[in-house]
Amino acid sequence: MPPPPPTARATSHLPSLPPPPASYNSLIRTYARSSVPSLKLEALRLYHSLLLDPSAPPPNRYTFPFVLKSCAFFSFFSEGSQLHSHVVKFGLACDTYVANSLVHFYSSCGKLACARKVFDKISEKSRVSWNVIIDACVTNGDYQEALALFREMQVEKFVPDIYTFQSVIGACTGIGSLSLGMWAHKLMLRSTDRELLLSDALVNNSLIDLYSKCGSIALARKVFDEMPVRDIASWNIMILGLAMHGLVDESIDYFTRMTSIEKLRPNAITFIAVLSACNHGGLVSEGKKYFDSMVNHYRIEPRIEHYGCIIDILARAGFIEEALETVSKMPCKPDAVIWRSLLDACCKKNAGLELSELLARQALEVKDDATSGVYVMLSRVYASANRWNDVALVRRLMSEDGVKKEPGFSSIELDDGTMHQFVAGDTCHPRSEEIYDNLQTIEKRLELQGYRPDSSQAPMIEGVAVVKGDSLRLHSERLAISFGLLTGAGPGRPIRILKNLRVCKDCHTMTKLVSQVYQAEIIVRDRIRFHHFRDGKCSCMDYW
DNA sequence: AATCGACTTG
Repeated sequence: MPPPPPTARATSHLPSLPPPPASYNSLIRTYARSSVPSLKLEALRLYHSLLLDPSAPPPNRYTFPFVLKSCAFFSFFSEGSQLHSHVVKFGLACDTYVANSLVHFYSSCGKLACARKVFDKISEKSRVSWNVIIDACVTNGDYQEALALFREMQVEKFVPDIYTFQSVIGACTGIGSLSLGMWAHKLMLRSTDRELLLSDALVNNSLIDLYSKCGSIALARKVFDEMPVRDIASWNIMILGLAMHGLVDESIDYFTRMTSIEKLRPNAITFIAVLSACNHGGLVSEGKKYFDSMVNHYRIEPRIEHYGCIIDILARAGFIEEALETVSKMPCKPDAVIWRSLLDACCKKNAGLELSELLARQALEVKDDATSGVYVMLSRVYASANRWNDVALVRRLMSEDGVKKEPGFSSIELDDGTMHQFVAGDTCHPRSEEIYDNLQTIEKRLELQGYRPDSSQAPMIEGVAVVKGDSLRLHSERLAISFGLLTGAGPGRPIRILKNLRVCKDCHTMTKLVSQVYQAEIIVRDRIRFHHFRDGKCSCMDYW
């Protein structure tokens, strides 16, 4: 008879046979370090048996880091908070290792404020203490704070290591600032640990991600070409980056190079990257081909994300029927993302009120944090059907349901490295008056070229409802473009704009014209991809 | 005796 698998053995005999008192810690450590989730869970069970076992020694400073690691992995907030009180009860709150673990635990649970509170109380901070709090800020989206803490860390004379730089680069990526990212890169080049830092795959991977997300795919490529050792993630990030920039053929070339020449085995993420390339390029049959090869050739079980990709490819290309068929055939329950992408496609295709309403209802049933997008899309459906009463109704529903509107913003980075952020209808900028005057001039010049604003696609501006007939000149990226032109953009000096939402159809048309009339290169990063505007054309080929 | 790890579709 074959021996039982290790997991089964571990769970079946452990509760009945308590370990010898002295080996609790080392067992907990082994389980917590394992990559197998069920064993990580076992670490927590063992901790409980330790508490109940009268012959066992009380938990000490070697116990908590590992139990907390398990809690962090599962984001078990209440269990971990209980552990925190045990830490205090056993008098270990001052231990740096234990405190660092608590900071990391709170950050994995999304409790940045708790993490910060613990961090601030650490009397003997170590490099790891700084690393975990900086990472906590980055994973929770507080990029500016991460950089502020990094500066403090340097003032305190701690030497940054690969973890520090990985987080710092991640913060620059989140802000979307190319010049900040280059500053971080330069810091590494000047560091005494230069060789060590620049040979690390993790650091290089975060640099590739940084450069491709900050608009410089050329620099991303350079890092990729020069790094000594590439792992699958390096390829994945590169494939995604190229796809995001609309360099679809090259993106697929990298996949081919990775699998055929380097003989690397693609993983589930690689296929998300390749499918995303197909999606940006509108390559429907290729997308199906890769999905099929993933399942049948590589034997990778498709996850809901993969279904999401293929459904989006189909729907965006106008094959809404086939997309719906895929939804009905997939083995897992569709999530809000899938319903939203179908609804989005219906909006663009004017696929009919009934279907759109049905999809919106489905999308709203699955609660997640992006419901405001559904309301915005639904109001667009009603607007294009000229059902303005229903547009108003949606707006009322939104406020009644207390839906948090995601405020749209556009930020622009100037050559001097300063970032200027605008929201719709913003008048806060010191040069606001000039910006609005210039915008009027721009619109007049464009109208001479035959441009007519088209508000049909946007009954709401970046989460704010507008009255029909209102000018769309308030869209935040228009303010950014106007400001960019004022600061002397021109040939060789592109305007770099970052948006948190997607570009609307009318703004897209307008930006193309601006790039032609003003001979300006405009690079816009929206929620999911880059648009490079030049000579009246966009790199997305109007497919986005 | 130890604490920090990522690339994801819309």
